[in-house]
Amino acid sequence: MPLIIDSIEKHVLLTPEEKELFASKLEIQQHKAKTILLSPGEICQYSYFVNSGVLRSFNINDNIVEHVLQFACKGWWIGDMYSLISQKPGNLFIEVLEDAELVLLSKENQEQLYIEIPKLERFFRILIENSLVAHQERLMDNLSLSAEERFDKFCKRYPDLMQKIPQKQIASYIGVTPEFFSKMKSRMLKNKI
Amino acid sequence: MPLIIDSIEKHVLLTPEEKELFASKLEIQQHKAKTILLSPGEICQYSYFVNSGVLRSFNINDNIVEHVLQFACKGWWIGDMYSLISQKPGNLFIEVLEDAELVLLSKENQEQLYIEIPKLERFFRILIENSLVAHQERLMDNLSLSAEERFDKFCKRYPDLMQKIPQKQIASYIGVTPEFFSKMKSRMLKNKI
DNA sequence: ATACTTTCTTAACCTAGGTTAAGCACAAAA
DNA sequence: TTTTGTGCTTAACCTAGGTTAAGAAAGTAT
Repeated sequence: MPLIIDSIEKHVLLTPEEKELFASKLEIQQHKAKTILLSPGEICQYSYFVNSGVLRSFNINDNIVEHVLQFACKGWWIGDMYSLISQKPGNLFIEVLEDAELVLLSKENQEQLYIEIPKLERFFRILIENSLVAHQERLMDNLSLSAEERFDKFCKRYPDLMQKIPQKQIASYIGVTPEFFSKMKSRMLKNKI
Repeated sequence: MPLIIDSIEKHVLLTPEEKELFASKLEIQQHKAKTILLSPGEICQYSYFVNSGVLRSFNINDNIVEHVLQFACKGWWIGDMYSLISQKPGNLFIEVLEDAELVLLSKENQEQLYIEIPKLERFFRILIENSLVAHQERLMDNLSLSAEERFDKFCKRYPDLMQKIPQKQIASYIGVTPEFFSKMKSRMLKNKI
């Protein structure tokens, strides 16, 4: 599994033995689109690394409306962080949007690797730092930008996702209804011509 | 400085020598309310731990409106995470809201401590994990809850802050204007009587 | 005490985005 | 091939929250 190793070695270098030890703790799974890997109420046991395909995490509020927390494509990690670290029932769904090959790292193996290969604790610290910064930026964007501006940023940040996923998912990610998204999109097109 | 040590030892235990080494890397500062510790365009050099007082981080968008990213009271850390890890110019103000005593840990000292006391890298990993979870929850709340519901959650999560800071700051944190916040508050009062 | 600044409130009016509902265009089953 | 979904669009109407403006209240500095 070269992709996951490469992605780690962008931040910390591993010896061949460490790579082997690390690899021995991983599990690979193939999943079809529409598979639900995790549902609210369940305890998240794994960090999921995406070898191929696309996943999303989302929740559903009282009004039966979905809100996307995160998309994950090739090379990204996904999970229910709250449930994973607290080992309490989570609030998120994790769903496969496009047929996917995943690398699973269980909570226990991850904790053990922190001890056996401290460099991996550093790697995950850096990974989480970056994730935090991205979430902070998105939070501020939701407070201060219009739906149109958020959509523009989304297009720039995830240009490939536009093709891969239904646009109602993007609407949900930027925080508007599919109906409004459609209206907005056609308005933006008109204004650009 | 027992508070910062105690807060670390909730997650990892330090030997007396480690505590001393750690303490030797810290700097203590007193600051008056209204002091701006960091402005957009500057590179954030420190993680700030609050011994007493209250701080906030916020940005200002084109329309000259402020948005609060975070409050920090006694026992909390604050900084411009983006700028701190990238060492590029940041986007945030960090301001003292109530006279404060701060413990400063410089970026370089923090990096060095990760090497000298790996347990501290673990501590900060855990700290950042918790912060990420909190930001994820706030993001989802902003997508799915009404202003009134967000205010309720804020009151429960930060009951002490209500007394300490001007309510326009709370309005900014939950993502509404001070005028609307005032209207909403009196409406909520009426409905509860 | 007085003046000056900042915060809070209220009210009239406005708008970005939500809701409901209907029709259309696909794709997947059957 | 019909049916049954699932997603997209459009349009009429609605509402949470924003804007502008002005006065009251409460700090803060002189």
